[in-house]
Amino acid sequence: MPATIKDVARVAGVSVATVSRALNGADNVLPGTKQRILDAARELRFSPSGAARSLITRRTDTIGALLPDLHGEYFSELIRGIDQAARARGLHLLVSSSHGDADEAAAALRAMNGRVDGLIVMSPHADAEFLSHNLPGSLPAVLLNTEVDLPGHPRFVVDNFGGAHLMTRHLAGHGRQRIAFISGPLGNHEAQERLRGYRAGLGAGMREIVFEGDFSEESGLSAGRRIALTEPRPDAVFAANDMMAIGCLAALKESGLRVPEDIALGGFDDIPIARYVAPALTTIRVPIAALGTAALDALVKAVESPAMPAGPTTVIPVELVVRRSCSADTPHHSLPTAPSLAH
Amino acid sequence: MPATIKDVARVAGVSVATVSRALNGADNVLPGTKQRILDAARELRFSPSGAARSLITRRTDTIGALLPDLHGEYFSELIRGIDQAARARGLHLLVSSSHGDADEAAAALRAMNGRVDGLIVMSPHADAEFLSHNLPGSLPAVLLNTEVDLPGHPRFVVDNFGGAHLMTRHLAGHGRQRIAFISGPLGNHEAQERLRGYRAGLGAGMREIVFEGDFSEESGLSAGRRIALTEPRPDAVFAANDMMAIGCLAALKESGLRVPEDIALGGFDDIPIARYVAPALTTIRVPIAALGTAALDALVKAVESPAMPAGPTTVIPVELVVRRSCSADTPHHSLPTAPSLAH
DNA sequence: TCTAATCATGAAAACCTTTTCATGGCGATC
DNA sequence: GATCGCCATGAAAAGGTTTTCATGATTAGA
Repeated sequence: MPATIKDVARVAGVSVATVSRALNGADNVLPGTKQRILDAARELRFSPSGAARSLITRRTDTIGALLPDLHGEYFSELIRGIDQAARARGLHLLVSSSHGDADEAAAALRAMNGRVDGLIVMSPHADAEFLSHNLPGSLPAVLLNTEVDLPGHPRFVVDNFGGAHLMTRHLAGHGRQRIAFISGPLGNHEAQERLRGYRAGLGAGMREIVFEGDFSEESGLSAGRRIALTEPRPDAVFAANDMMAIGCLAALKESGLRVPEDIALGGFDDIPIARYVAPALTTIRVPIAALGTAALDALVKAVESPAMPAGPTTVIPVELVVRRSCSADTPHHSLPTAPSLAH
Repeated sequence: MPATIKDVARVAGVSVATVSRALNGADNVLPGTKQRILDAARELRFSPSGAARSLITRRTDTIGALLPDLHGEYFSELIRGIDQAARARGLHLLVSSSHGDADEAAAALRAMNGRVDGLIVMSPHADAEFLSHNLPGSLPAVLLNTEVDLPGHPRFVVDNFGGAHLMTRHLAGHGRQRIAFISGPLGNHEAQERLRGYRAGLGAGMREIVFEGDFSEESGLSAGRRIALTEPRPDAVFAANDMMAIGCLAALKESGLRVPEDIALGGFDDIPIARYVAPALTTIRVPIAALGTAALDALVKAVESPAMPAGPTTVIPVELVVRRSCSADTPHHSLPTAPSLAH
């Protein structure tokens, strides 16, 4: 049983109202009284109940983040960006992961009500119906990489199509003829966009070669093994994210193939690890942390002025980062080694 | 202004008590009434205020985690472990990072009061005085890798000394004579323990060569550059964590040194990235995610039975994982390539 | 010296939910 | 047909804080 404000009032010999004033820095309390209250509070190790406080205040100083997962470099970066912006504003972070389960995501969403001032939602299940049914009414929310644009909510989407298109064109532009693609889970909107970008980037006369993955390293490994056995063997692989590219890389090495000499490799996301694998991974850079920061900033704005008009969609641009896994000593061409900006 | 339970009661034509009962699955409400209430609730998009609910219930179904940082593979793994165990129990996660600032950590700690049922604290500043002053009284808490053992609180510590000792002995045991050490920030208790283990592991007649780092990749890079210029040049480097080892690796390569032929390299933590760098990193494996899971399990136990007697300290064992960065083709010996278990 | 104004403080309402206790209606039992 | 008991429901309290409004005292002004 922690001390309450009543205990402090009793010990200091004043009313709870005065205690509240003193502790919240109001200026209309006598210095002597204030000191007595501060002493009593410290002695009792009093700290106000967040629940009671936010019940009356209608502010929690907390924002909620619903993410598909908390695991891995991608989400680590995203959380980092969100946390950074939140800390700068003195906000707390209530995180929740849905792990692909729509019911769980719905439950998490409702549980957030009354515990957060606003919501950042990034969910592969976030179709219009799901969102409008489960988003607690009138709670400010920012949407991340969702398929739909819900009126009234700011939304940020990564240029998945543009990035995938860029990578595919890059590979094709350097002589790769048979470009395989390891896709993400097909129910996922981002995965679909990247697949679409790949298809659009293929040159005339090039056939699409698609292996389905699920964004995990293991699925990249398994796809890589199948690719190594495919006849005629692809001369390039474009994985829909870096984790799968890394898994694929391990499979290719395992098969004795040289990257990039025998087969080029491209990824997507530019997670921190990408530059450390051997050979370093050519990929599409997504400013993940910046995305988190931007989302939180937009959310705070929405919380502070609920009169925010429409929720405009911001497209986050991406760029091609050329590293060794598909450049340098390709059999056909030479490529610049410096990161080339694009888009 | 979200709908409250009163609105639902009005629409359904019953009292708030009945609404509460119906929504919480009590069995003593007529099926017809219940249906009317459920309909009204859905129509109004009602979800109960977490603040009000936990005020009366004295339960928040949330646990708080105070970590030094949210960034990087180490904490990502830790959070993953915590999240996994929390989800299994239907608990939410309120995370907070102190970023090395003790005042901020204290503020975060007090802000948790009334918003969480328990606390997982991992803080480099967590000395006895700090903890006993800032831990909200009577809030169950689990301590992670803290220097002190606070009575009544379960505590988990990684065997930092043992791991560092093991690695140093491993390097020395394979003929390395001049083993340099890149330390963590010296105010950090874990860093101190690893340093102590390194010293204890040095063979007779070996001199310690210590470079101070701060657990960041950059500090590893800078230390690596200095190491490459040191005369006589060390023939092994043991970095106090993997991120610094990776930074150091980049510096060594930059200087034209071959790893492990010219200089062996060892890390600590076994973060996921460690196996992907080239050469793959020999390191001390810390079961990070398991640590998070264990901490949460212990916390839940403490929350459920506050009568928990003393807070025993659990030491998390570590193991040596031998990979290419210090094995295989050393000039002096040959080593097994399979991970060897130890401890 | 008396009135007006300022200001520190206290009493009480409000926030939203759960839960205890009271009430009234109904069916069952004799 | 009357009494007892059960059960669905409602009224109200409780939980800890902030904030509004009232009150009393003290100080300044005339």
